[in-house]
Amino acid sequence: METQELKKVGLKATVPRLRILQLLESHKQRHLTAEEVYKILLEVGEDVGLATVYRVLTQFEAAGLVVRHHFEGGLSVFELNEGCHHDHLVCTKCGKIVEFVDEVIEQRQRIIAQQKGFDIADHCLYIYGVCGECQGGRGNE
Amino acid sequence: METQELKKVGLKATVPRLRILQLLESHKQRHLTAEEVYKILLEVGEDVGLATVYRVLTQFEAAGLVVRHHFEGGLSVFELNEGCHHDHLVCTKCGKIVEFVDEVIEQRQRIIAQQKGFDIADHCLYIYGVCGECQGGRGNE
DNA sequence: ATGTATGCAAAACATTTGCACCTGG
DNA sequence: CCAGGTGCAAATGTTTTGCATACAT
Repeated sequence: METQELKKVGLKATVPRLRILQLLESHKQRHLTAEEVYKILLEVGEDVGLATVYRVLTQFEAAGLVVRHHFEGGLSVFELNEGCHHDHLVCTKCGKIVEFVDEVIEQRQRIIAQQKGFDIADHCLYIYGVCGECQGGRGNE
Repeated sequence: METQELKKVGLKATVPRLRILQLLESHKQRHLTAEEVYKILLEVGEDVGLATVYRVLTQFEAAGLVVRHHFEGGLSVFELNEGCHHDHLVCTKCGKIVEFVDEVIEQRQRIIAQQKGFDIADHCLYIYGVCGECQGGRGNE
């Protein structure tokens, strides 16, 4: 039950919070903008405000339930935090996002941060390019 | 002469463009927001509009003279493109930015993209943390 | 001269906030 | 019941655009 997940992080289990959490857990597209979350909820007949979507997503981020990414172009998307860190490949043609983890890169980052005297809090790696499907065919043009 | 650099990329050598290019080339802080560029130019007595700063920086980016980064928090900064790619360590306390290049990471990225069938266009790696100075002392709090 | 670039003000977005009303525990 | 949460509308901050004027070639 999502109610428990919310209480666990100290948030009241209100309707908007439950709906947003459920949406993030079930939607096939893992990366959504606040606007998308809002529209999807409206389509499903939920009476929610855009301001609430932002408030809730921000609270979820603070609570660690969700991770926010600022992709190129200034677009920010939210993604459920499943606990395991990963980086992203973003297709600049069709918008597809592929996740990956590479232990070699992770380790190199730790070494570099140490060399530079930094105490790593977080990091993100975005690789932008054209995915296989878009190379062969026409893409989304 | 910066005039040549501009013409080389197909841009007329106008006063605002020259001033902005010169500023990016000479300012000690390599990463600047549009707002910062604007304010610095005003302080130096240049009569420039914020809209022009945005227009020029966007043109520079399209021309490859400049690289734009979208840091966490939605902040975007511009940096002169010196031709050599590099990644960034960002201190979350004092805002200091340290550049680095790691050939191992670069190579792993190429391998991963290939495995996933992507044709890399670009990539960026941001490591957020606390720099040495901020760990010892108090930082900017 | 003449097409482009500029400055200004207004518009367009994305996100946040104030406030009166509603709701979960 | 009542602190906290919500919807709405208005405020904010950033980036873009329309337009008459100014400039580079």
